[in-house]
Amino acid sequence: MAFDLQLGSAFPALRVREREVRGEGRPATKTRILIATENLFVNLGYDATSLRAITTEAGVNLAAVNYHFGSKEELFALVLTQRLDVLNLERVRLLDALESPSGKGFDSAHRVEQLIAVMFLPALRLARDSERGGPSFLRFLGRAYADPSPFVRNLLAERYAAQNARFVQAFARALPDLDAQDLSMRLHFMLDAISSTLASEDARKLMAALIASAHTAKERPDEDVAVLGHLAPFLAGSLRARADQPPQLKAIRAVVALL
Amino acid sequence: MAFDLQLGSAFPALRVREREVRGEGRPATKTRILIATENLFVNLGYDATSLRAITTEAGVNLAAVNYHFGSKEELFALVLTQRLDVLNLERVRLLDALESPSGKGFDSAHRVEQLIAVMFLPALRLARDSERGGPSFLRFLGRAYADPSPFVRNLLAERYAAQNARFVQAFARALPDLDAQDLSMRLHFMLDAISSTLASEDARKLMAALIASAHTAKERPDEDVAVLGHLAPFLAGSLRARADQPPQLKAIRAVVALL
DNA sequence: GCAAAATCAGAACAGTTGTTTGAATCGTTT
DNA sequence: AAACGATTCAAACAACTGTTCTGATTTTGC
Repeated sequence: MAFDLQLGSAFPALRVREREVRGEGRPATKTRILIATENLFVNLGYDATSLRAITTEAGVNLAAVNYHFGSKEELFALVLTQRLDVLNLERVRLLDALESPSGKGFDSAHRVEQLIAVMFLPALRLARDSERGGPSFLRFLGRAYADPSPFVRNLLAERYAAQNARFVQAFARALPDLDAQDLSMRLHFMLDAISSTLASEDARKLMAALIASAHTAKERPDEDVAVLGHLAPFLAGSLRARADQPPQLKAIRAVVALL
Repeated sequence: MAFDLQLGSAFPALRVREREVRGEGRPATKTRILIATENLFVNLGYDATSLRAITTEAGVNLAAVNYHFGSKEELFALVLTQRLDVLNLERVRLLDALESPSGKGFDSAHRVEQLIAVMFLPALRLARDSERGGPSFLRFLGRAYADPSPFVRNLLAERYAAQNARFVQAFARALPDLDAQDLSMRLHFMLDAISSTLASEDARKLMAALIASAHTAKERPDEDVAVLGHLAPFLAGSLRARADQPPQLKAIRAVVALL
């Protein structure tokens, strides 16, 4: 698999091994390192994934990482953007389609659910596309957005700032009654929750169980619709909830009085 | 400040320095280490907080941690349980009060909001109690529950398993229509979201801004009620949302069709 | 004030991390 | 077949981690 390079390039430095192009022998070290890095990152995160663990898993020499990628940070930057660029591309493409003037599929009453679907449908699709994502793609996604390392956080924040802003704007239009601060906090909540849930093993098992129960209830429904049918109302409910409603405030004051 | 020990204990090994008890001189090394550990943990988490950083910040010798606490893990176990034990004690006490047969403050229509208030009111109170918590208590809480280190995760999971189970049961009674799996997932969501939000600096600024705006809107309201008035409906909305509603499914299918 | 216990301090330990070196090897081209 | 650049390899590097060992110092109880 060629990554940042085209085959037969005129630049010697960017040429892949002929043997690998012809599909002979084992994959070149560069590829094996990238695969090993992704596998280990999914389970351990950035900090806890050492170069020695990577090179051992890949069956290559320790110095290979620095030789091929320059540094640990450059290696991870490639692995992360590799995956997340295609995800974000799909996301904005789908958002464009939803916002297109042709108005196909527009549903103003459930706009929030649709925006949530736009955010997560591409990820669900990639998880079943073994070429561009694969079964562990959702865990990868969760790890990436939940990783505590400043390097990973800065990379994601800077590289995808524009796309994130577009979604914040879209949600703001769909929820005109919510002031900007409150919306920002709730979206923050939502993304944090999704990320750590995707990253955690037992939470994903729960989601899988939910999908399975949806399958038995209806006859062969679309799997993505089943997942989003659970996820979207849940998240939309939190985004749409009205704050400072008198009866709720009264119930809360009753608890405060207990203390 | 005496931690795991009473003054004048009969056990020589558990005796604090007389000078500190009389308030003379600077705090004993043990105390300074505990304070430094808490400060650094709040900003960096368990893994990234080295013993050298702790002892430098505390102005004590490197070997002091192992001498006084045995190991890094034992030190952090003390720091964590120190704070979280009192929090969880307050929590179950408040839950007992809400569930008491006397029925004071009972509100079946807003039971979910009340349970959320029970979960977070003690934390808000401790954040304003400089003795047992302090201004950075919420950040501490967020860090603790969001920390990726297996040591911290296991410690919290094992030590507070019983209390957590009680809250899950209480939520299950308040939401009888939600099956156990779905409830478990949603609570997982909720806690993950709260934790990472409390831990993140900018998200807490948002919350502070919300409190401030609530102050201007009403006349000197109780600060805790203001926070919970925003938080509880938001979280309750996500817990109560109904999945698989036909009109929402239709809106989602429209998005799937766009792809 | 004395002896014993508790505390502190410096240095070093064994382990890990990411990175670099220089020589050996491989693959391709001429 | 020879030459050349690209790649692999073992080894070592410097910086860091938690921990432990010495001896000196201070504090405490009698």
